[in-house]
Amino acid sequence: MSAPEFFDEGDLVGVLTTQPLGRTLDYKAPEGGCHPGAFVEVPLGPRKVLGVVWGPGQGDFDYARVRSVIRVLDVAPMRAEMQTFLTRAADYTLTPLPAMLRLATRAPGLGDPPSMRKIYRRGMGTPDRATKARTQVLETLREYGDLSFTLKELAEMAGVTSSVIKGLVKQGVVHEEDSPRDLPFPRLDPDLPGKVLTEDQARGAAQLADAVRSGQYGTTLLRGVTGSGKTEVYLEAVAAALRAGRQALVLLPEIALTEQFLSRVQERFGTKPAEWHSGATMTERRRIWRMVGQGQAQLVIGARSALFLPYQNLGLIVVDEEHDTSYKQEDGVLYNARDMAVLRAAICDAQVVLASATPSLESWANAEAGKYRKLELTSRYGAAVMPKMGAIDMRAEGLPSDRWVSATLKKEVDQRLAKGEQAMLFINRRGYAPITLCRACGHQIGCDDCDARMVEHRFLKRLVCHQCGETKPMPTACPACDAEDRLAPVGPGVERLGEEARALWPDARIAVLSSDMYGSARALKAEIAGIADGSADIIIGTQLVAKGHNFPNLTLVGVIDADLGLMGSDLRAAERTFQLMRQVAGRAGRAEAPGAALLQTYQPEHAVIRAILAGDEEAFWAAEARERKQAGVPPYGRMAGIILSGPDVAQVFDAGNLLARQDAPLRQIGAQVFGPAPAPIARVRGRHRVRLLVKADKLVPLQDALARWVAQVKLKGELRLAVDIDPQSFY
DNA sequence: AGCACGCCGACT
DNA sequence: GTCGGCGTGCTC
Repeated sequence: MSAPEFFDEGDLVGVLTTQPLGRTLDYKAPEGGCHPGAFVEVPLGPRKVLGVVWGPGQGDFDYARVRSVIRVLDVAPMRAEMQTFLTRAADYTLTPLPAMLRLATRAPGLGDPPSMRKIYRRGMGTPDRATKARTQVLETLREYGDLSFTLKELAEMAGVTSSVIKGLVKQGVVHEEDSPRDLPFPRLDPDLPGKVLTEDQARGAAQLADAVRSGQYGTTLLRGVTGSGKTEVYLEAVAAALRAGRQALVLLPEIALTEQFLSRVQERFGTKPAEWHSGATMTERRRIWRMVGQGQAQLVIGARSALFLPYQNLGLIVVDEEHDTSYKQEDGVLYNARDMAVLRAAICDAQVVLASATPSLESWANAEAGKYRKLELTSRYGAAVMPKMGAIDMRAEGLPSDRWVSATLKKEVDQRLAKGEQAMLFINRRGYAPITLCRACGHQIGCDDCDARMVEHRFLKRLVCHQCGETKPMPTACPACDAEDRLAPVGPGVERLGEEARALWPDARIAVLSSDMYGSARALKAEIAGIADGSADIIIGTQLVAKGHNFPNLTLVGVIDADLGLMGSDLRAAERTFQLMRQVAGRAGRAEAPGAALLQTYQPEHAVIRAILAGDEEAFWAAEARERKQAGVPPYGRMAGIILSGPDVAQVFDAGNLLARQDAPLRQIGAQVFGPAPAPIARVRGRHRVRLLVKADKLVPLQDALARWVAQVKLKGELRLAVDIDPQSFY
């Protein structure tokens, strides 16, 4: 039985709202009828809520009590493929469908009529008196041909007041008309001459373009070291999608910091794409949502939630830096944007490009298994090559405990400074010092609401909890023993490293880059651009600097603590350290000057450190893969995390234990439960958290079993349960 | 999610 | 007696 094409007035329709109801509710189609997928406003109790006509009504509700859809909103109906996507994504992540729908309707003013504004263009005839001001207005209009302006724009450009224009309007010489405020995005031109590609890049670009032209689903893992031209290559896939009349989406992990990226797009296609990110204004969001839905935005560059925009004809999704952990985060819904991109593409016959210098083990394994096509870029631009890698054995350096730059590293930096080149010191820790210790009683200052230490930020003159963001002023006395002036910073942070650097190189210009030190993304962007232009000699940065910024004059990267992250029992720690180190090292020597990367380490013989130094990625991945296979964990087995949280520890643990005991649904599929154990951060914002881990074979119906399993317990009061499919960290 | 209904503790 | 705590249930 196929779905009807149209519902006439009075027909029963099933409407899915964004309210957490767990099912659709029946309504009568409104006057004039509606299409399936229509965005509608429906009455729900005393309120009016947003919903989508999901299908025919179920007819199991007293017909006399069925209410009518209030109105159909003036936006394109949701396509069947979007409904399928949301349904399958909900099933996969075990998220209620209404929460999924909320992700897809995150635009303001969906219910508003398209808002209008007055625009001005050249009308007929000439003015009765050609004053200087009037001539300037007409001159401006002639200069820009058939472009139109708002009143303010035109007045400004002509250098006259708005009353001059009003006067011309009265005479019909300037034409005033209403135009929708949400304008289509300018057309992108895929046929502009792009950058000249190397042979290697051209071959990759052609392969991706072929795949896009096939009009079928497929995923390609595009591997290439920093500077190998990944972006140029996948922009050719974007061009192919545009030529085929389809839309394209490029997902980036740090959308706020992509001025460089946007200008590359502009260079290639002549104009900027739609930019979807958390910092976008309400007006921008509304425009993008509507224009994407009308097919009037051909290319969207966005953060992960851009996956849920209402594309009409999506032909390509690029996931840049696909290994980046920020693709998997709580966003109301726990989902991994990389996996959802593949799901969405499979439903709408689009191509996926997963781009990375250091792919996730999952993607690497999928490529090895033949599920993804593999595409490798090897050569770097021009004379630049991968940096020379070396380790500094910190056991031999004999550094005092409050200093972090070894003599060996200092000498190397000195050499770069002497040559007028830039050096970078990388440390993956924000703030001044990670620990504040009382020398009198040994107390470490922690967060009141979380089981986490508070980190001193001298820049902010406060202690900050990196878990919940809570801050408090730096105390002078120990909160535990009241001893005055005995609190001491322990360990390095990026700010403290900056202090050490200023002492070591008093004459150098030093820039400290950490996300919390700039008021806005714009200020940070400006600083990064300035540094690229040579406004600093030494760059000191956190993770932030590893993400795709190009510093052409940078020839040395010193990693202060390469061991950080190797410790702990997190299976992915090795993978993440490997990726981060490779990426940071990739910063060095992108232009003509050859680069070097030096890793300060206390365990130079560690397998991960050795793999990084040898640049032997295949060996690293193969070794990691072997270990994971042995342990039966992702990507060779499946895992899920269950996080229970609540204000009362005992209650949370009781619920966890109860759940662990009632594991029959899991045993049926041969899955095991571990825990409950305190979650990686046992307390966040005053809520205690307990985690259970479920491990299963790759091919079992895990979601179905999990759903039946957690449905067994009813959660009392403040208790909450969240399911995390494919958790990022597990042990 | 909201909002109403409903059933037990400290106040006029 | 009754004001109000928030547990439970409903919304087409």
